Amino acid sequence: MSLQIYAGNLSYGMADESLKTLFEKFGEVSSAKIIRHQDTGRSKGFGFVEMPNDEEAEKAIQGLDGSEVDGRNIRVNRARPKRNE
DNA sequence: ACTGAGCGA
Repeated sequence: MSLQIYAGNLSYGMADESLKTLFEKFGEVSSAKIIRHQDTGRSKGFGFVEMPNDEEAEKAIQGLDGSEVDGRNIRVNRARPKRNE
């Protein structure tokens, strides 16, 4: 149904929408979110993106992994199951 | 947290 993608080494200023926009260059994005601390609410520097189309997702991974975003080379890969999926 | 390796409930 969807492929979940891990995006790390993001700038702390990266917003969910910005992350989504990045992946939308390669295809449809159903959701994108930055993981942040509960207390402070600030970014942890990584996030997750969900793409319905597998081939687009892999293209996005290849296309975005190592690419420079906001001055940093981001890390993109398939996400591990967070708990059970 | 003003930072910097990280895979989230």
